[in-house]
Amino acid sequence: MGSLQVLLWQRAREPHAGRWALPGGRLRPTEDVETSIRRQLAEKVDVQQLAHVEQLAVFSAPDRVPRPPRVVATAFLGLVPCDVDPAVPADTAWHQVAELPPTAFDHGAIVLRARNRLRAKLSYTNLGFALAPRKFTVSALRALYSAALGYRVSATNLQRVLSRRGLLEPTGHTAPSGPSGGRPAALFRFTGKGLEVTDPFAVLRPPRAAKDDAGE
Amino acid sequence: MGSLQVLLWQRAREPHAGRWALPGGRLRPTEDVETSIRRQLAEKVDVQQLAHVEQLAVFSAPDRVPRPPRVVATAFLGLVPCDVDPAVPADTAWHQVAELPPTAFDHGAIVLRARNRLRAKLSYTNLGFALAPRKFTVSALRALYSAALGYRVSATNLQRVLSRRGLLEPTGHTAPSGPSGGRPAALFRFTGKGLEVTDPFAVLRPPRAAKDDAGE
DNA sequence: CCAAAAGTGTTCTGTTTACACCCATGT
DNA sequence: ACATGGGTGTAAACAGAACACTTTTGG
Repeated sequence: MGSLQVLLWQRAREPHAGRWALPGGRLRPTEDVETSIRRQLAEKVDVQQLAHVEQLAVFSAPDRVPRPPRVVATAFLGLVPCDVDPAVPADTAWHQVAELPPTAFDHGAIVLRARNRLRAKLSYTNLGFALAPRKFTVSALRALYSAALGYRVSATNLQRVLSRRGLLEPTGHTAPSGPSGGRPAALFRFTGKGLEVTDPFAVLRPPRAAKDDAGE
Repeated sequence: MGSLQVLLWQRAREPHAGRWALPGGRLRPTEDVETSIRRQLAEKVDVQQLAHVEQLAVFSAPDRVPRPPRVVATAFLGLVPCDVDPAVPADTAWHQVAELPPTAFDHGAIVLRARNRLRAKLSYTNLGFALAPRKFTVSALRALYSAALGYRVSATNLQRVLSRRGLLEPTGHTAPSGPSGGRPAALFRFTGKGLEVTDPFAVLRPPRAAKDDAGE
């Protein structure tokens, strides 16, 4: 079913005319980089409800853009719940991350990095909240995680793990069952809306826990 | 004993004259940001053997530097083995991360971020190799990890965890015992010299492992 | 009453911590 | 001998994966 997608914009002008590029633009004198990317997404592609934004890395190879002026880019990972569908312009479209069209500059590598970051954080943080709708069934959530991670995730254990960590909460409501019958699924929601690290240290934990501010 | 330290340089000129700042400088047209920071460290403070370098984040608040021109900085975490002692200039010195002097700009926040990143990566990667000398005893390694993490680490379990993961290797030699006796300690070394993620996913692993390139 | 989808109980396994105990050396 | 640090053995706690089983719906 679902697959991991990325919003790309088709370049009209050289260099790399016709290729697909990540949305973005110039940093203004009065804004920081995060404010800037949020502005560009809102203005240019109508993406207003970003559920999560984080810096990925700086891409700065001198020849990453084929001709002067030299451009240094700060790449971001931005996530939008799977049920929002912004009114994107004609030259902008969602693409499967697994089958990218020819990309401009180093944007293919950036998308790869973003995918890897997303995959890693899904497993040790509550980042799922940024991909899921407000209310969802466990099997819908399983589909999301499977698409993002690239392999089948067990609904049983997904629910168990997220519940134990206190990330998932039943709403009390249920979704109607499908045309072929089946038990109606309970609707859940994420308890938090901000990024939290839920599995901070795999090993070498402090002797008798005392949750330091292991931030980020 | 040991403590986590950071190399700072005392500013001579305004703005923020007298305060301590992270080493760094302008990006040149023909270099990328990592090349640039390596050059600056080698040229300005004689740090030539960086065991590990990685991007931290971009700091870009418009007013982070009090007067024009506006400066956007890419911050790095750079690690040096604890036994190297570069010939730093007179206005440059190591400072305890736990007791920073007044810092210039947002450099205090940057150091904090760096410390948190280091702490996290010590636990799920082999990053210890960047802090340790070529050969070391387990108790020396324990001291390093304790200093970096900020809490006592058990030598017993440290050795066990790192060994099981195949990161630690006995050299066959031993260190002489101290003045008050005690069994001589075996000398170990790290098997790898590049960053490896050793505990990639705490949960939601692929059904029957097949180590994807979960890079970074 | 059967199929389909959801949800729960239970077992198994691996990893990490905690802690007791044994080893080698100097005085 | 004994104190001092180094190293190993072992048990207990915990978390996650796997899978069988029960529950609730539609035809």
